Amino acid sequence: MTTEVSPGAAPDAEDDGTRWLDTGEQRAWRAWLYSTQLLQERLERELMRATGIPHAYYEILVQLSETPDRQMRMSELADRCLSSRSRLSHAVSRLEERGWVRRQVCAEDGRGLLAVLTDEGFAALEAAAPVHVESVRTHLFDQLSAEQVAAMEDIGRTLLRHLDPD
Amino acid sequence: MTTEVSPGAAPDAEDDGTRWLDTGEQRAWRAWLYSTQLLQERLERELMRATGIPHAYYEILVQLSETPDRQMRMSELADRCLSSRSRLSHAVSRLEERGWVRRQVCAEDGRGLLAVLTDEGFAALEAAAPVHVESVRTHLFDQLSAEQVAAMEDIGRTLLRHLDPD
DNA sequence: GCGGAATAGATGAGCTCTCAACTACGCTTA
DNA sequence: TAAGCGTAGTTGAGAGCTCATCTATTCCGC
Repeated sequence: MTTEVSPGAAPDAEDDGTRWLDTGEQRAWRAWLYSTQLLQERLERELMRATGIPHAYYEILVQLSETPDRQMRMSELADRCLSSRSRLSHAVSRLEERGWVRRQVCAEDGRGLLAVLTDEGFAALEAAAPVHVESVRTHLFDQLSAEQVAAMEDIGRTLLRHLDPD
Repeated sequence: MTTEVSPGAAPDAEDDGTRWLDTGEQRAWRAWLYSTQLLQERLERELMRATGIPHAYYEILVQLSETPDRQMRMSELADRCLSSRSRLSHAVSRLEERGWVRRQVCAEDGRGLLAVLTDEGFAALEAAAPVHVESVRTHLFDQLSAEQVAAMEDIGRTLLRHLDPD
């Protein structure tokens, strides 16, 4: 009867200025919240168990691999990974320990560093990619119709324009 | 040119049995991945900064508040929060320290415990709810058309049937 | 050139989550 | 009623993330 977001017996009636969610909105919100949460956890766990690579680290390797010379400035890498500078810095330290990435001083900017994907790192990515793609296909694309996939992209793009206007 | 999931120059051509994503699927996947990631982080940060409550803890309070007597078995609470037993156990310990939840032995089952929402916990939820609802509305519902909301619910339900068949 | 603001990145503490044990109780069967 | 198994929940170690802080370098205006 009550809702995720409005505790109490009939709080929607209280005119406190809050734009509460109506029943339909709540259904939609919960479906979205739970499905994204479960999907992300599922993908994370499958990738982790099969390869020992957390998805956030996988994303770093992917971004570096897509660059012509497999290297990128730390701050640009952070942006592309939707990561904070701090998070990326910690993550690259771990990846360095694995021998998959190394830091290289940047010629143009004395403050800057380049994250460079090593051959070992590329090999690790090559080994992990099929596992992850299969997970995405199994749990996402195999479940949705073409129309649903199109709608998903449309919704995602719409939200991105608001959340990350570049 | 290359993709998130298939490293290298033209790996899709390699017939290694992997059902790689085509360009359109990749666009859709990235839009979904990035938008969900950004939205979740945004909601988490806004709730955390305004109230000091992580979203996972908020969800626990919500589930307890929606129950008639504001209490629930630990394991059922874990299921409803899409949480592992371990995660819930740790979280409830923290919530106990805040005085928002207490554990009570279960009469019917000597192994079981009830998590009980205290008045302080309910008050904390009441204070937090408007903040969180406003975030959800601002960053989600205000951005989407009615058709997009309907599609979002449809996609979410479809994925849930697969990921969490209950 | 020089001083102050902005930028690049690192660092450490604190927190949450995961994973793998581990304890304790209930249920079933012989 | 005792053995064995499944279930409920906890615990601790290890890992990643956030936030605030810190250092080093560059940029900009005078």
